[in-house]
Amino acid sequence: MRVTKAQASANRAHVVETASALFRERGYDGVGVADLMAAAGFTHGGFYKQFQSKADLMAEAAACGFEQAAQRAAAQSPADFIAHYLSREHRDHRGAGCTMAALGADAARQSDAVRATFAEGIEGLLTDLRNADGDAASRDVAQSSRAQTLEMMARLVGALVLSRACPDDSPLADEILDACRGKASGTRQKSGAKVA
Amino acid sequence: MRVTKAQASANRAHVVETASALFRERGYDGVGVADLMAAAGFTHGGFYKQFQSKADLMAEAAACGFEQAAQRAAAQSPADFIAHYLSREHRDHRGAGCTMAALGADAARQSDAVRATFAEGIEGLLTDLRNADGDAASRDVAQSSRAQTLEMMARLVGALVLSRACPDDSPLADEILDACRGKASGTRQKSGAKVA
DNA sequence: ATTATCTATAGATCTATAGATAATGC
DNA sequence: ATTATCTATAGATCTATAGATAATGC
Repeated sequence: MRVTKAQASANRAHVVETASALFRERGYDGVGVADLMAAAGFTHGGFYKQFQSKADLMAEAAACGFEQAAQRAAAQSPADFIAHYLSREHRDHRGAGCTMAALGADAARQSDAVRATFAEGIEGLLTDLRNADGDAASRDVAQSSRAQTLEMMARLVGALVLSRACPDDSPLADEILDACRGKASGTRQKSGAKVA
Repeated sequence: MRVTKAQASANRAHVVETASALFRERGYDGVGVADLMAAAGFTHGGFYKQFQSKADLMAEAAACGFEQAAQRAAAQSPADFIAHYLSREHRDHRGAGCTMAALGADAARQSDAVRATFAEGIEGLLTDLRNADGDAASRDVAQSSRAQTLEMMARLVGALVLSRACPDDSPLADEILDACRGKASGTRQKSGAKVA
């Protein structure tokens, strides 16, 4: 059942993307190699011709998640990015959402290779958020200092982690998102701000 | 090898405390029942006479972690609480540290029972942080609105999650803590503030 | 001939249970 | 007699590997 080099490389990328989503959804330990390969449409034995180990894949899956986030951050105004970040939609769809909030705690327990990927990803997002074109509504963020942007990122990540840790119907879960949308820290929220 | 009722109950509490620390350190899936019981000084078979399941224990372990945090929050000024929270000492000792930052993402993937414990714990901490005696240095926090305190909690939790996700020697890891110590959101940082 | 993928399995580990043991507490 | 703890194990699952298969690419 051999396949062209190009196809094999596309298959590999597909496994990484699938892993990125599944890890975010269920956690690193919540996804077995067999599960993952089946979800990607392969049998699990093939995994080890593409990756050295599951731990190795984690670094690639995290990088993949950060890339997705960077693309979104670059394509949106910071205000829209924030509005989506703190939306119920984002909170309730971990697999498609922020890698930092979903996998940060898992990463903390893993190798330096994985953590280095995280540090690069955070650094990249930081740059994108500060470089964003910045329409009038988001000028505050675009012009913030590096420290202020880091603080904002921490606030967003913490809000998502805390909101997700509450029961589905908990009023507190929504309250946390709302509280962190407030203007107290460098972001002016003009309107409802469209979600993207 | 039977033991008095009082001793059995103390043993049970000891297992919960051990689990609370180990889960924070290695994650829920990173600790086996046998590991845990051995760390607490028992054999693993005894576990199931004390707890219905490992998942059940998780809720108790989380409650135990929140209790410890609430005690600290009530005993310190908010400024001291924050200073310790964002210290390298706290970042580098997950087992003794914040349950929200260490287990929030794990909790998000677990039962409503676990998440209800988290919601109660967050609510309790929120109250303690707002009720704190509040010396001059911390008056800002003590007098903040509920939303402002929630925002501060999110910022702290996010800072710890992000800082821990970076490599050990990463300058970014320290920078994140420093950035979130800044005064931008309701907290005035007068001095270095003692760690407690 | 090479190699991407598949089948099958080894070896380890994990949750949970069953039954034995021995000290409490009536 | 009850019960907290222990020993032993069942049954499931998980990572990783070995060897077979079949299509690519020389």
